[in-house]
Amino acid sequence: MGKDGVNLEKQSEGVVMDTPERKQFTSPVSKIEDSPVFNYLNSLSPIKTFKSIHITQTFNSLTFSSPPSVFTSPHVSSQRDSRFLRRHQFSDPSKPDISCGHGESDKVASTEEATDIAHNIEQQQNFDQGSLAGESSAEPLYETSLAVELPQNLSCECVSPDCGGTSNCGMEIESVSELAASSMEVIPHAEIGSGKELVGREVHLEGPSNIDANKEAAGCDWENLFSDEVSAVGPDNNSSLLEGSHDMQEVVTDQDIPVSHNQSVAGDTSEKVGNETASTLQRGMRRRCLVFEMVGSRRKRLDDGSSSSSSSMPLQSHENTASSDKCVVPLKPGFNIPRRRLPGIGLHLNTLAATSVDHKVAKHEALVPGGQPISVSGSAAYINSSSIQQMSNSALVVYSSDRDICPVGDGTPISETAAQGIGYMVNDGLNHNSPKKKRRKSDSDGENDACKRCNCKKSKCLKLYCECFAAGVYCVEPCSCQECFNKPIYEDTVLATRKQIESRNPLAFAPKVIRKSDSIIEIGEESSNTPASARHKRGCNCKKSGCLKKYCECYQGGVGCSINCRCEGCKNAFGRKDGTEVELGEEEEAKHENNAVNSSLQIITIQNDAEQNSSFAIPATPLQFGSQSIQPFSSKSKKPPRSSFLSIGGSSSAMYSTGFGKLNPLRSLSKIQNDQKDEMPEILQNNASPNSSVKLSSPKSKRVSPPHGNFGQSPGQRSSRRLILQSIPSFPALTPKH
DNA sequence: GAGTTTGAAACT
DNA sequence: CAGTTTCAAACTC
Repeated sequence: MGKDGVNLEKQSEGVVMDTPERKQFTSPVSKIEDSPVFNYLNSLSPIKTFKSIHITQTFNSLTFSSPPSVFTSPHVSSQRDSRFLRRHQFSDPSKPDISCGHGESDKVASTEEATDIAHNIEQQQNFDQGSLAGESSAEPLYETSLAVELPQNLSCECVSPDCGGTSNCGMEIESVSELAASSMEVIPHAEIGSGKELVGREVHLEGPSNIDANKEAAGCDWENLFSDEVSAVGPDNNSSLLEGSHDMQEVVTDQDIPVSHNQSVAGDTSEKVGNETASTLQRGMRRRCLVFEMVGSRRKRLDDGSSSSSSSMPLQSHENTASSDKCVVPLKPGFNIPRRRLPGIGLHLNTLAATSVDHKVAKHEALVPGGQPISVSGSAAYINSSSIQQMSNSALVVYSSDRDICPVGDGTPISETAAQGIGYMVNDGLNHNSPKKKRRKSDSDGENDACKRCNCKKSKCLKLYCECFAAGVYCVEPCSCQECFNKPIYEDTVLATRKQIESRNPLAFAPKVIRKSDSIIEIGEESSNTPASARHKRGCNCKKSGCLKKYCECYQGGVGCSINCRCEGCKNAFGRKDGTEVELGEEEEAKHENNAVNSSLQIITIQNDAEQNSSFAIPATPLQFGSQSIQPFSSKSKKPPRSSFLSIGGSSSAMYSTGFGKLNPLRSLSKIQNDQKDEMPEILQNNASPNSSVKLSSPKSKRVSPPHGNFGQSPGQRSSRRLILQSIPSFPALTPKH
């Protein structure tokens, strides 16, 4: 396994390293083999040319002129991989699980899928191209998003209970690698034109993913998990590798299928058709996995118990659900989606509301055909498969778009598809759900919130008063806002406003709730108990609500109050400021859990645990994950690490920053790693405020500064944990304009 | 659905 | 930094 992985990595690296060479790769296989690079790779890898050849082929097809950034590539690849995985998995259904049958079964499946997908393909292609094109402009964004996802997936897998064990993890990982492999193969054909970078990226991803996969995969059964393509991924196992490579070639030949997958992926937004849905679902699944991972831990309860975590969503019933489930556990033979959540990763749910909503929404919406709920950020994670897909896509887009977008136009294009898909589409769905109410959240139960809807009248939706804006998402139809400027059309204005706000408070868009890693949690802190040991980044200032109502951000976020809180008479059921825990009745608990769950969505945690994250990405991917490990809170850090958040959630710091700031999540991660200091800075740094580091604390930051911060400050504790604040990229923005 | 309460965000 | 105002969500009726 490891060998293979190594080989792949090396190869991939080589590819990445040498852009020019890539082109060479693109050239016929024979050339590739001959190429110095190839030789070099071969020398490095224990594996023999045979595989490399395959790989190279894939690369060839995939490779493009554009040299993807390292980080990006991984992301991209991841995404695609996921897609592929899904698809394959999905295909699986058509086929029953794929066992080992590699080439043949694959082919068959591919053919079938191809037929199914065929009609979709056009759309997808268009979609992909569009997205790609947009990406090209905004590529960074896209990449970032990808990066995020991947890491999540990776990390999630291990963590999530859903995974059920190693097998799952292995599954996902494998799937990832496979995906990468498959994606590579597939992509080239379909997307070649548009996404050169993608190819390269994918390759990268594969490398890392493969590695991890290899490690973990060893334990897992490839057969179950993967489709033929997976086998192709094979790098893990030597035998598998050989076969895999073989498969790869076949796949390549079959390009159609793979392509279809890709396309299908692209078409997520549009996709709703059964066939497509399936494909999309698969894709969505993966992304979801990525996205949702965050949520995971808590959700368990909510969802099913078993899969719940994995699903993060409530959505079980739907396709989505299925998908989600799949992610967790291969529900159907076909669906093997290995989803995994990374514990730490979540997207972000910046906005609490979103989270809660999403969460519920997902359920409801799942029902809804559209499944749109979702605000870009966190919500996406939950949403239906379809929605999820969209979401995921959108999310990706969004993030990337945000940052990348900044440039605006760029983002848009991408976003358009994505955005539309996500934001708008979602919105539509939302609309269906609740056309207008002011209280989206109120639903408390409500749940519709997948997306957030605001009711702003005076803020023009350009202030943090606006939940949509605060969450980094555009307002959608369901919103009852007046004079809304938080629309794609006003992207520039939105971005400018964001920057202003961020300049004041770098963490403004960061997720409000930050979750510590479980392990660490600890304790010491005030309310260690709080669900997930998450804390509100700034703490609340409640005086009359006793921190028992949603007026309290801590409560709303499902987290306990912390030292940072200035609340009076704190009775937060999730954890009092003083550290005392409150015991709730079952009912209350249920409520709280729900809340927590919702909030959890928002919360993003990164676990240091190398395990979870580590496995993956770490290595290569710059992604946050890497960063994950990073931040230990330093007691110093003025503020508790905030989340940076997430694009899907909007506010996340890091992520978020990436999104808006155009910062790459990766960067942020890297920075974080470097700095380790605080999560916040990262985001901030990235984005907006260079000063950023600065102010982790809120502008006013009364609360922030406390060294200990929520998370644990105790020195000892900290060390173990690292929080990561992922920001949600807020504005997906940049999405399409209406 | 209207009105009130609440606390964050914004402003001074 | 503190105090005040503005704002919109959360909540109540």
